[in-house]
Amino acid sequence: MDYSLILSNITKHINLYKEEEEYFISLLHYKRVKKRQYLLEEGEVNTKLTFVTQGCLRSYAVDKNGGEHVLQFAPPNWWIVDMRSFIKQEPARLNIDAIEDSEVIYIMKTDMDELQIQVPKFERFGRILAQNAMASYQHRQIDNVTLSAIERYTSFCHLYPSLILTLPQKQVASYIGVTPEFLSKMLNTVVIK
Amino acid sequence: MDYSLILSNITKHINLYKEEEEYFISLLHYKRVKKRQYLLEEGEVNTKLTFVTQGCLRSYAVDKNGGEHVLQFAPPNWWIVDMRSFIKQEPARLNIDAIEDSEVIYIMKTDMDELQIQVPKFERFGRILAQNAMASYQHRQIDNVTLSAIERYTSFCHLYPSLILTLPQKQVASYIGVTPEFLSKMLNTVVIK
DNA sequence: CGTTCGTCTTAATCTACATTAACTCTCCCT
DNA sequence: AGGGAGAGTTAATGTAGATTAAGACGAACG
Repeated sequence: MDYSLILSNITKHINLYKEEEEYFISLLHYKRVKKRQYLLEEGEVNTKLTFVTQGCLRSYAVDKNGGEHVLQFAPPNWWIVDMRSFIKQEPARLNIDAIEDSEVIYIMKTDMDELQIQVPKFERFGRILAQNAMASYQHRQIDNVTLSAIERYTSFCHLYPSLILTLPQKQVASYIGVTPEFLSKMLNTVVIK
Repeated sequence: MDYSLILSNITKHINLYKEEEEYFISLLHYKRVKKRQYLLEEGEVNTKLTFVTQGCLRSYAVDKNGGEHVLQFAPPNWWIVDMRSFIKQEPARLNIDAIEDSEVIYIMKTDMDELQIQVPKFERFGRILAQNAMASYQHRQIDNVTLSAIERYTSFCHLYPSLILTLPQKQVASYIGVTPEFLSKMLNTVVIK
């Protein structure tokens, strides 16, 4: 199993001694996820903090008409979680599944709690991770309320420059908050052909 | 100066020794803020993490037509910050001002950084604070994409039950993402008079 | 290797909410 | 006390984006 990606993700923020690193690795689980396979379904409790090493996951919410609304994409080196469900251990409102065949590493909440007690540096890591996530959501919210649909599209292109090439257009539409039909129309009328 | 509110906010999550508490208090600043007075303006760097003890603050973004969009209200016992600006020390996209005459306690980022090094328990506190904030933004986002305007209004009433009584309706409208005119219409047609 | 399923497109129609404008009311400010 | 600004209301008209429907294309699968 290759843990280099997750270790570099963490050691960008904190330095670990060899034994701390080994202890951390002993808590990790590795999993292959097929396209469309769920890692979390609405109503379940989100017990795992998940890190993507291959492929791409997404989290999304479903409205009462069954429409799906993507909150986040997670390409390699990104974390994904329904945070309220994770910290309060209550039913999730989000679904998490794989957009393509993927590989993830996850750690159980109970192990994470223990890890943070045993190795307080992981408190710092968790803080930085959560602060970055909060900053992202704050700015996403700003984009959503201040930008038009086409501006949100270009903002998306800057945020996920690699994904825009590989992601089905309907997933992008779902993220920026329009129908696939409308995104198609925008892209084919705004751009000079 | 009365630090009991901020101390109880913190000791709900971590326990402090007397000297740690004193060190923490030595880093705090107290400030009265008049209605409409800014604590942060777009383009400035957000150097302060602010805690409200009296009154009510709000953070909001401005669109290119000058429209204001409220991201968060902060009644007593709430924290408020432009997180990206705070952690990266880059220009803020948010404005923070007082909706009514208020009193706040704030701590400088540089002091917070030092505090977290000197007293690692504050890493834990910061983590919990950021995780809760992230969870709130995630759920706000879910509400925004899955609920209609009137449903967002009732969701707001549950989130800020005390504020709904004191806040000008136009501030509520700005938070839920509709014009004051439309909120007025909704409230006077949906409810049986 | 044909068929079925998912993706993308185009176009007509529809709707939730915005915009504009005008009027009222209250509550400060001097 | 008078007047001006901000808050709320009502109603006409406007529009960004949804919905519905239909066809074209590619790729996955038996």
